[in-house]
Amino acid sequence: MASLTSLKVEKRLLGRQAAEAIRASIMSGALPPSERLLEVQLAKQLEVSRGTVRSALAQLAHEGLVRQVAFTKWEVSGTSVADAWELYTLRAVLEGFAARVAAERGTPEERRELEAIGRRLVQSVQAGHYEQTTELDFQLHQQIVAMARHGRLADQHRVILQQVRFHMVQAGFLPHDYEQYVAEHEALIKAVVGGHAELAERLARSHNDTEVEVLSKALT
Amino acid sequence: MASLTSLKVEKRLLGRQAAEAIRASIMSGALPPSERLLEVQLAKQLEVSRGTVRSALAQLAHEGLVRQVAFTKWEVSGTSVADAWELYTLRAVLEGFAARVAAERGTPEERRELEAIGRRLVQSVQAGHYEQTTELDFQLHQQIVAMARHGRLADQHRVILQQVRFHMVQAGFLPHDYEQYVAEHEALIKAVVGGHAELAERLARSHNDTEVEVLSKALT
DNA sequence: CGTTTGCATATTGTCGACGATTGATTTATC
DNA sequence: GATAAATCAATCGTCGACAATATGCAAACG
Repeated sequence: MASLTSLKVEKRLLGRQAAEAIRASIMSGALPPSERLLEVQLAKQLEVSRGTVRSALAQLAHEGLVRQVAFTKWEVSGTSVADAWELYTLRAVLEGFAARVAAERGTPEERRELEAIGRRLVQSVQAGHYEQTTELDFQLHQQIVAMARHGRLADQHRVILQQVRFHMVQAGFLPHDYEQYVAEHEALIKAVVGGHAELAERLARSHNDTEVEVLSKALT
Repeated sequence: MASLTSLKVEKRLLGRQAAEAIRASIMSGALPPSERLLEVQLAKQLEVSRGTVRSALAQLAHEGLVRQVAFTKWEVSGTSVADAWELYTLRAVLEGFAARVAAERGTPEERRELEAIGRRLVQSVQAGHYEQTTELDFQLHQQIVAMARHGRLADQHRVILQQVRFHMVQAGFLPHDYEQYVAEHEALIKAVVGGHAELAERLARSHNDTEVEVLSKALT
């Protein structure tokens, strides 16, 4: 009975559940950017009170998925080119630092798990499962962040990563050059597992930098 | 009638005002860590409704100044040694990146303003005005972040910096070796103003690293 | 015709009271 | 004395109402 107390505290808070529901709709693309969100309407649909909806919307605003115009409206956020630059540069910095600390502090188990994810990623690419590949890519980077055991870093990274996914949905994510992609990942994993902190940071940053180039080209 | 539209939208939202009031009490040390915060009591003191207090507390929880124990209580956050490590390492990373981008993108005016703050800082140190020196130090780093013109970076940095200040209040900030301090600042300013991006990042990071060493020693 | 003023309306902001839920404390029972 | 049940205080969530505000439209005015 060591590690099974987690789903209680969070699940019964209606505000969080409401936020999850709305977040899912936004991330799936069902609610497009600039879509207006009415408190009363959401309250009816979710069968909760307006106050609960407001707390949910406040959370989503903090996550950057929703924008509040005071006394006027709530709406789904859009992502401009400048936003994309912010997201990918900041992601690069955070993941670079995470890779450095992970290389320094990661446990043997965590390193093995990282390698396992890497192998699954390679298999997924070879099998041509693009959707699963994207998922494994995120999982890989999250594993590196988790290895750093840095709560605040993890929090900030989670928010940024969610916005990256949101942006991908909007922009219509295009799977691109997977060969270089996999090669970069493997080098990064090797550096983290091998405990080469500086190298790991450099690789993680440049890895993301190549992505930002691809995306800024795709958006101009 | 050009520039007088600013004080409207934010200031009159009671939730924000309430958050400001509570935040000020916490940052001043009037509300010490682990101090319990009762919704009804705060509502009476601030003369607002409980709902408004809750939105204020939720905001402060996002900022890390307050902890929510679901269905049980709100309390002022404490700062452990591990927290201090997180704060200072993350601050180093964010300000390092900010210094890099500031060196690349800062306008001439912004560079002059940065130098001006640097001069004021030196004067303040020489005059022995420790409190003012601390203030100018924060101002200097915020100017560098502002020069990066990176909204998300600025947001995250603001939160971290506030927690750093909070931690300083708790730990009883001790002004230490100011000579090396000033020398580091001057080198950093020079690098940013001179547009030496890589150097600026390195200096900003190592600058914070020396601080984390001092503080981790002071706390053990 | 263009501009300004005022009004109608929709939406968010705030309030206060109420019951439900939860965690901690105290009491009762064995 | 240990365990179970009752009690209590605080938060969580709901509801209904009203106030504050922004926006669009229409009337008044030049």
